[in-house]
Amino acid sequence: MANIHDVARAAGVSISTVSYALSGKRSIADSTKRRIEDAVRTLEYRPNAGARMLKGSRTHILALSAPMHAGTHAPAHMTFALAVATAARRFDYDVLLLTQDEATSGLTRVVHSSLVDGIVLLDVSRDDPRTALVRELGLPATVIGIPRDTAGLTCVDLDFDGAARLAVRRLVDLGHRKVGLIGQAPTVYDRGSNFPLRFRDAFLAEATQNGATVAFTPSAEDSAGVRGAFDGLIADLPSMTALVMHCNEPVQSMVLELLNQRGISVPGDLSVISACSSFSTDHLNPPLDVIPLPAELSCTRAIELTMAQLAGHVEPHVELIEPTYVDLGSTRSLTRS
Amino acid sequence: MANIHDVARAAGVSISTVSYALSGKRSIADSTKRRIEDAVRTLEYRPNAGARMLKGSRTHILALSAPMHAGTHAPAHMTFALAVATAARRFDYDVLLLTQDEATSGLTRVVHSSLVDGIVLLDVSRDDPRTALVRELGLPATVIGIPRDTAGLTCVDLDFDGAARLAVRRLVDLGHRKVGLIGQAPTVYDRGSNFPLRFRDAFLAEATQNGATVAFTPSAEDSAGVRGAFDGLIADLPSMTALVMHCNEPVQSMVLELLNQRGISVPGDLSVISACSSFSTDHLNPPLDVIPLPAELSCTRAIELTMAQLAGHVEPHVELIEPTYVDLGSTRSLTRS
DNA sequence: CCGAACTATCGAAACGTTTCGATAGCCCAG
DNA sequence: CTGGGCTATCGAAACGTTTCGATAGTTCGG
Repeated sequence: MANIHDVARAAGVSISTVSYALSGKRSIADSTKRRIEDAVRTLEYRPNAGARMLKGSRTHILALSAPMHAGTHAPAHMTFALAVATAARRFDYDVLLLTQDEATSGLTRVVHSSLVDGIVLLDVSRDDPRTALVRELGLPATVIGIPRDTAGLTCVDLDFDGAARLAVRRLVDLGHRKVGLIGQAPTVYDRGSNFPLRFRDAFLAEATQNGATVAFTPSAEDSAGVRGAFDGLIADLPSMTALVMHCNEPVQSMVLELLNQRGISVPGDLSVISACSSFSTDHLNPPLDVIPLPAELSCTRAIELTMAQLAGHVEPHVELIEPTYVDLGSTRSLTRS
Repeated sequence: MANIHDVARAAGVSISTVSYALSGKRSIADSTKRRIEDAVRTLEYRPNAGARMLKGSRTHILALSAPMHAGTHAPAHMTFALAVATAARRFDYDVLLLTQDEATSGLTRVVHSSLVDGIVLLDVSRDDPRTALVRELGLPATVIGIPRDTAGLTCVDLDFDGAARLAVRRLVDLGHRKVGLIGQAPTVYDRGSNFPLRFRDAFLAEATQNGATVAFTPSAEDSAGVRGAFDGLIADLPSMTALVMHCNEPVQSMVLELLNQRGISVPGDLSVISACSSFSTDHLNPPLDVIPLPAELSCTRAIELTMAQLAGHVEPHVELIEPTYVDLGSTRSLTRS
């Protein structure tokens, strides 16, 4: 493997000239620069990562802390991890994967050994021990999700409160006053995972404020659980005319299957909205109106914010991504038929 | 952050002594070693990763090449990535995540910049461009999956052929002669993904050899696709008494749901086996006999093999993991009632 | 009781960068 | 024609390890 000396020799210059030509930190004559670039290409030179880490104070690696809990939805998780890695590459950064217990303890390790320049936290719960750790470590870091105490943290997430309000308002505007809400698995709420709670609470508040009645139920991810959840809603709110689903894909398709079996037509008998879904709803039957969970956007922004922290000084703050409503025809108006 | 000089000063020894005490490469007096270990603990010393990479020829990082194709099942993929990361940690290795296009091009990049000591390839297809790359790069590498040409490669995977034979023999032993096989999504076979093809072909061959008739169908991952697939099997083989599913979890639960709807009891009317499934089948209704896809085992072994390559010299070879049969009561004998 | 063999430790070189300070050559104002 | 201020380049130090070779000190067989 060629090193900077080889390049310097090939181009007939000193190594510092090569370094400056490549980094652009000092002006180098065009002709010289060209010769150097040629040599780099011919020799397939790549700066040695270790040396770069050691001398420059940048490692060009970010830690991605991605624990998996019981309720973690693997596809969504995967989507986020992928989006983070892709976004990081746009800034010439690689991603070190820290999972399970390493998601917490590994952070200290990689930071103390100066292996990473920054941290991205995935799937934070309300009181996540990693937030304290991140504050303590003092490295550029961005949290995807909103923990209870955001002091000193930079956080990005979809505005789940806004998404909940958007869903409620849409339905209220269409004349619905009895609305069901199917949420995540019960364990998810118990664990204090933050976004399901944020969504649910904002949903209930907004509904109350708009004179709508809501029946809420979590739902396990099997057909019995789904049936139970749905029956529960019907029992609570027999005159329900609209349903919002803030849950994983399997549950949503099982619910649609159930509706189909029972001859409940969408949106004829029931208006349905898929809220904060990380998957595309247009292959569902029927396709559902959706307020998408923009994984790419969140992750891209998270990386941008981490880079900004690395570069200048960005004060810690919370950034909420504005929710959007995609109408695919699964809701209908009750006022004018 | 404390460095080795600080530790040396605190312990009253030279830095080389510290280094030897920690690496164990030369004998150090017990009393000295203790003092050094104390200093390490007090100062929270961690060797600087960059320096270690630069001087030692080990980076303690592995590249995990994990592309996502259209047909990739995210939960399974996640399980493997996780298992790799966990296994790597047991050898004091971290994992650099290379996804999408970077899964290929990133390999060259990280190897040329000496950022990684070895490579693990996930989800290789029959003619995966990454295999050529790995051969060319000449770094320790392990492939999870079996490409068409394994020359010069170290590969690990479940013995899918053996798994197929195991499933067939189990059913044949129980007296079944008409067997349905539901496979992955059609696109998976078109792409040349290796294990679905291996399983299917071995299954058909073994059945023929045992005088059993097989109807095979791929299946898309939605309820219409599942229904269509199942109806296709019935049409091909009306007297089918057993069904093997080599497909993802959602399809398997949809099939069970369908059987339930149609009043087909398991195993009363139909014996069912879940083949090479990365998930637990005991929460399915009913729980299914399964030949598990041992993600942890494969990944652990892959890491062991990579480490072996790093250490001494392991000749490239293919290692197949023996399949096991877990009986959860979803098959029954036709011969003695 | 001499030196061989071993043990515990140290000093210094090397790994491949980045970056600071120096300098050689040039242009142009005074 | 002197020298101040550029531009383009170079040399050398520094980053924090690992590891080779050297050296005191100790043990022990003959």
